Amino acid sequence: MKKRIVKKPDVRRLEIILAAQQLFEKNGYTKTSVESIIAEAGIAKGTFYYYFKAKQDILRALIEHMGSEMESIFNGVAEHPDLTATQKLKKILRGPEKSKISSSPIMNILHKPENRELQEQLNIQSINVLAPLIATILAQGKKEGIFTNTISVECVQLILAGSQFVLDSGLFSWSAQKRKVFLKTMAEMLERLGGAKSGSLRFIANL
Amino acid sequence: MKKRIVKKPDVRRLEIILAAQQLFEKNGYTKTSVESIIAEAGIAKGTFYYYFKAKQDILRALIEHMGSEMESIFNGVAEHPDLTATQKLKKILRGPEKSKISSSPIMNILHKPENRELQEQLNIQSINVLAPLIATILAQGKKEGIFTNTISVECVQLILAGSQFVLDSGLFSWSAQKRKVFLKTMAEMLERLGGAKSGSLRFIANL
Amino acid sequence: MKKRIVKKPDVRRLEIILAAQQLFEKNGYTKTSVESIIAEAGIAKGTFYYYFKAKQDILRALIEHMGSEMESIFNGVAEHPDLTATQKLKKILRGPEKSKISSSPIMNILHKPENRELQEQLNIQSINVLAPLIATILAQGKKEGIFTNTISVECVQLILAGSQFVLDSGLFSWSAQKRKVFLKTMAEMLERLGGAKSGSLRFIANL
Amino acid sequence: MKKRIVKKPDVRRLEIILAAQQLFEKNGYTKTSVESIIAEAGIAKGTFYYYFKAKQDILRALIEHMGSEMESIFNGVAEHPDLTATQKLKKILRGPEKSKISSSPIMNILHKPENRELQEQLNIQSINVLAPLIATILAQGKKEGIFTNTISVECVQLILAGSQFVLDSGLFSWSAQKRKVFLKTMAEMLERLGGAKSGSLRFIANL
DNA sequence: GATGAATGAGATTTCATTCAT
DNA sequence: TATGAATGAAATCTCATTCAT
Repeated sequence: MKKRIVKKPDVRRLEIILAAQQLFEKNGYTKTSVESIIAEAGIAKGTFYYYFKAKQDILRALIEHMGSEMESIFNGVAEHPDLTATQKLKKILRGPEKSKISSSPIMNILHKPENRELQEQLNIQSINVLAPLIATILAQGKKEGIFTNTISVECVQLILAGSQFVLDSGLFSWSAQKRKVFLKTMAEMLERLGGAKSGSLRFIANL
Repeated sequence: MKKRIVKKPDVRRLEIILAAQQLFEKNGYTKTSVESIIAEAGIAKGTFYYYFKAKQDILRALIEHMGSEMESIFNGVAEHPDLTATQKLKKILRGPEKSKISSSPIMNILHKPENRELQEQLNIQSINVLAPLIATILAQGKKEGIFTNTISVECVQLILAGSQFVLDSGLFSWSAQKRKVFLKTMAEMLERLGGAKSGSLRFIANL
Repeated sequence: MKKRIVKKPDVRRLEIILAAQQLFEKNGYTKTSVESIIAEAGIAKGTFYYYFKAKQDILRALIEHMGSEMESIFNGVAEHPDLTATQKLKKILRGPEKSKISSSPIMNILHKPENRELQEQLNIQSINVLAPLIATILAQGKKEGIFTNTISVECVQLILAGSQFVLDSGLFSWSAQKRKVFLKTMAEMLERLGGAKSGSLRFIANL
Repeated sequence: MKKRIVKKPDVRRLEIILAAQQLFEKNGYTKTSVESIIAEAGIAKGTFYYYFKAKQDILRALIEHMGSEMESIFNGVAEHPDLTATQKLKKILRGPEKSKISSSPIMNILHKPENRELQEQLNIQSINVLAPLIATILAQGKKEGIFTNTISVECVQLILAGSQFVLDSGLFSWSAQKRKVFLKTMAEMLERLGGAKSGSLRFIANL
């Protein structure tokens, strides 16, 4: 019999979540078995079900975990008092440098095609978190004279959703080039919609 | 023992595909068992695997089938010589009245959350089919004086993708109201981007 | 729902192996379904696959099990300090009286033609185990003055292999008579090769 | 529909058998599907079952076919009036130069481990065919003064069986060296049993 | 003689979940 | 809290064989 290792519930729970995250990112939710999660986490099966009622539960937990991480990180940027709207946009769209979220640009979180389940949920989360923030930043930009029009939250949501679908799905098989074209298109849309000077958002294409 | 019913391969094949379509739409791909497909199609298990090498195969076949149907229907509309751009847009966005594609509005094909596999593939197909068509129609609209700007295919793709993600996923739980707000937003975006008169595309919100 | 009976892994594992052995001996490996094994063992399907990764696995396990049993039994005989070479030969060729290996004469283990998979593996095992032992015993026999020549291990292997093929395969359909003729032939071969007195090994034919 | 190609029954039958032979030799009987046989033979499924009642049937037919080929070839050698016993032995054990039986030495026919079904049957056939022939040749050898003792058919069978098991099974994983040791052992056995001069049959080891 | 669509009994395997310890 | 043996429903797939044409 294996040694029985007792840990504080919160610690253990998080360990399991993190183990699951790794596997989900690598193989996708469906293709990750509870078996492999417990192996990765170094626990017994019963322990898994002691912490999570069902496999789905850990997906939800993971998403919540990632979501709240994202939120706190992005909030930090959006509410920063010294940054201009453009700077904030850059930071947010590029992805925070030292994010624990795989430290990868926001645009690139979880592109794996086998990850639809997790991905979609996260996309939704991120859209829900980001859209209002970005809308606020755009409003700040209007104050700063970059934009002349207000861009609604819905509009931002739609654009974020579109770009995520387009870029994430991995189902269109984009070349790096095509990808850049898309980002440029997105930038131009924002310029036109916001009434900004042409080219003022071009930096987006280079993220 | 069951009686042996021999049919022409094409007929049988389509029958099976159609049976699968029904079940996929009702329960989703994953939750539809081969067992249930053969029951619905009234064939033996072996027959299924005589026509399709694996379960995945029928998904691919179905998608191709739907894709080519979509294409022919939409092409018919887009190339119609007597319709104005606005009329064409209405027709296409509303979904063709008697489409065999479940005769449901294009916006509403397969909203079930359990249908991700099929849905996403179809979304991609439809975006790939629709975006160029719509771009062409918008160009026609420019000639007709409705728009002053050209809207690129990429831009259309992005908007379609966005709206599909937002509307389809069923993961945002939209109220009918929220939905309308979104469609209105989308219409306004197109107006602004295309340089159309405000309100000229409002009909989109009423589809 | 069945009651859950928990046992020590070793016990359970052996139970399953033994159940499989019975069925393999009765119907052959190929014709024995996992279904029937679990029925015989009184376990759930999942339990089988908890212990054995695949059906093949249990064959391997069974062969190993039988092999090591054979080995320990034969070793006991061959190393016995008080027995003459002839006595040892008798014991080994007759098969140990109370062997757990189906308590059947070594020559007769698994003659079923449908058992080729298991049989061949076992034949190989038994040849590899027996040949050196027998060669040693024959050497002892030489010391005891029964033989004048040394008989090499390879030679023993060849004779064992031949007799097993001839007797086991069940593919020659031997009468009991023919069988005896063969055993006598084998005895004579050993006598001549070992330079023993004619008739000194005749007992082999009566096993 | 495919063109309907009509052939003389015997021709067609043989074609199918030959197609099967190829596949059996490559993949073994069990792993060869009727499907693949008809593909190889270029016929329809019905046609197969028109000629052979069941899959087993074609195995039997193939074995008979090969058996009778073997027989006629070996008979030709054994009954040759001008050859000495030694020459005949060489020829037979080496395998006939241009045999259609894969033109391979008799010792090497069908060593594939996946071929047990076919192999064993053929081994039996070949033993049954060869043993009497070889016994006759050995008797001729006695007349020619090479041997002083008679070697019985059973004895030859046993040795053939042993060497086939040992060499064929491929389950002992023999090095070329080990193999030669075995052939040498076999030669020595024959010498001793037949009372021949030591070394007179050494050529066997070099086949 | 020949075709190939159709059959269906079985076989193996997976894995989320439970529960006695 | 923790363990891991046990469960069993469900799923996919194979393939020898049949039979209407």
